[in-house]
This record gives sequence, structure tokens and C-alpha cells, in this order.
Amino acid sequence: MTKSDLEMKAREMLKAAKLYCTSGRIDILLVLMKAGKPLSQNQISKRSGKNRFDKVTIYRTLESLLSVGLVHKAFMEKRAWHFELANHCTERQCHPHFTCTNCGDTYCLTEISLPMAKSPHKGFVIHRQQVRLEGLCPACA
Amino acid sequence: MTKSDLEMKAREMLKAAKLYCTSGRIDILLVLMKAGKPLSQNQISKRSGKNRFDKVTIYRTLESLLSVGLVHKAFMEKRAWHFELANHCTERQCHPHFTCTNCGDTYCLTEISLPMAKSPHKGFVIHRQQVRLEGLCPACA
DNA sequence: GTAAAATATGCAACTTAGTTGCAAATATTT
DNA sequence: AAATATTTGCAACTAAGTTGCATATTTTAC
Ligand SMILES: [Mn+2]
Ligand SMILES: [Mn+2]
Ligand SMILES: [Zn+2]
Ligand SMILES: [Zn+2]
Repeated sequence: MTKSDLEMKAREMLKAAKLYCTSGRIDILLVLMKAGKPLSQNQISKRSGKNRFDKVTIYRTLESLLSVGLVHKAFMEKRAWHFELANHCTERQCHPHFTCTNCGDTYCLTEISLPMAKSPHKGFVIHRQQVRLEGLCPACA
Repeated sequence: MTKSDLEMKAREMLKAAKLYCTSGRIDILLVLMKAGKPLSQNQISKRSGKNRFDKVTIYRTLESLLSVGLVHKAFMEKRAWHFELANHCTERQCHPHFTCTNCGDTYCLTEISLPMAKSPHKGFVIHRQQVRLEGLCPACA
């Protein structure tokens, strides 16, 4: 897929979601598509190349992408929020994220999925489940 | 269990972990025991009654409890870290936490446990798994 | 019990993540 | 091209968490 193919895809995603098609949104979508793993505001900023958006803009952009479901917050034990494209995800369950306790890298384990937890009787209604794994990555094991 | 029973227990936990038995640690352990759910530094501070510890002390106390495994960080989609006693937990998996998307309350689902995820071939070694659930609590369903 | 050694605590100052209001800029609709 | 709707940057702010250092408390050794 060429660079402009990706950009076309980003535009289509925004259009389908009825969001204004701005350079900030396109740029951030491209960064997330290329990254293929959850990124923080800071990481997104660094990867935005020549277009440097204000951090407020990045947060507000992510918020708008979140609100239409194009992006998810990933469940990670880090200080900063991490965002990723909401693909590979069902309505009820995102793929697990694995973080290496040695090198700190995080991987999306899109091949794995756990059965949904069963509600513990007393009337909890479970809508969504997120799983976080930690251990050693191939390089550190 | 009377108040002093709990305090005795806290002292024993600290002794067994070879940590100095200070009023701060005892106090924070008591708060966590009584709470029975993950609390932030701020919440712990408010619940500490007449003994008000500096927030730096609370963080450092939690760090020491973490380092000997008496306390865990719970995996929550909130801005602040949340800590809880590390009981009801196996080495490999803590109980799932459920957060109500309506009222925001969090519950420890100690009755539930999911099977451990299987490593996706390529050499990941999984040590620990955490599960977060969201949906509606009995009061909000 | 007392002194020495080891560790915890408070305070002030700092860093980093995320938010808010408002005026200027850009995107869409007409 | 103008009118309208929405986004963006900037500056100033809040909240969470950290660091250094002097003082206080806990433990150990005698
Ligand atoms: Mn992912
Ligand atoms: Mn819990
Ligand atoms: Zn690693
Ligand atoms: Zn609720």
C-alpha cells in the first residue's frame, strides 16, 4: 500500500465517521496505522514528521477519533494513555496487549483471544473485556 | 475482627516481609484491608483519618509494599494509579476488575477467573495476566 | 535501656500528563 | 465566494507523581 493509498484510507474513515477531514486527523491516523501498536500523545507527536501539532490538538484529535470508535485506549500499566486504531477488535473484546518486563516493549497479540468472562450472578452486565499480559518477549526470553 | 486484630495482622505482614513496622505502613495497610477495592493515593489519604501522611510518603509506602508483593497495582482506566492488597491473587493472575460505565464504581470480581492466555508461538513467555471488565453494575443495569 | 546504624518521613521544588478558554485558522455547505 | 461549522494554537492551569535533603522514627547491637 503506497503512502497515498493509506492517506485515502484515512480520508475515507473520517468521511464515514462524519468528521471534518483535517490534516491533523489524517496525520494522526497515518501515524497510528503505521505504528500498529498503542502510542502515547508524546510518541505520536514525535512520529508526526514535519507536521508538528500542538499537544492539545493531538489530545482533542484523539478524543474525536475515540468518540466515533476509530480509535481505542489500550489498557497499559504506563503513566500515559496509549491509543491505537480500533481494528482487530470485536465490539466486546480488544486483542490482548503484552508488555515485556525486561525491555518494556509492548506487542499487540492479535492472534489470541480469551473467552469472555461470565457475569458473577448478581446482575453485573459485562459489555467489554480487556486483557493485559506481561512476561518476556522473544528477544528477552 | 476487631480493630486491633487487623492491626496485628498488618504488623505480621510487615514483619514477614522484613519491612520496618511504621505507623504509615500500618495505617495504609489498614485502609486497604478495609476498602477491599483498589484505591488511589488521594483516596488513601482521605481515608487515613487523623493520621495524615504526606503524599510523597504514601507513594513511597506503596512502593515498598509493592516491592515485597503485599500490594498490587490494579489495572484501571483511570488517570491515577490504584492500589490494593495482593490477596485473592495467584502468582499468575489477579482477579478481574469491573468498572461500571454509568456510575464509575469499580468492583473486585474475586469469584471469576479466566484461563491463562496461551503464548502465541514465537517465544513470548507469559508470566502474568490481568483482566478488566466494563459494563453496568447491579444498581445501574 | 541506650547508642549506633538503618530506614522512613515531611517539605519544598520539580516534572509530566492532561485540561480549559478564547481568538485565529481551516473545512464544509450554500 | 460568503456564511457557517468546526478545528487549531497558545497561554495558563490542574492533577499525578518524583527527587533531594534534612529530620524523625524504627531496629539492632551492646
Ligand atoms: Mn493493540
Ligand atoms: Mn481487586
Ligand atoms: Zn523484551
Ligand atoms: Zn453503576
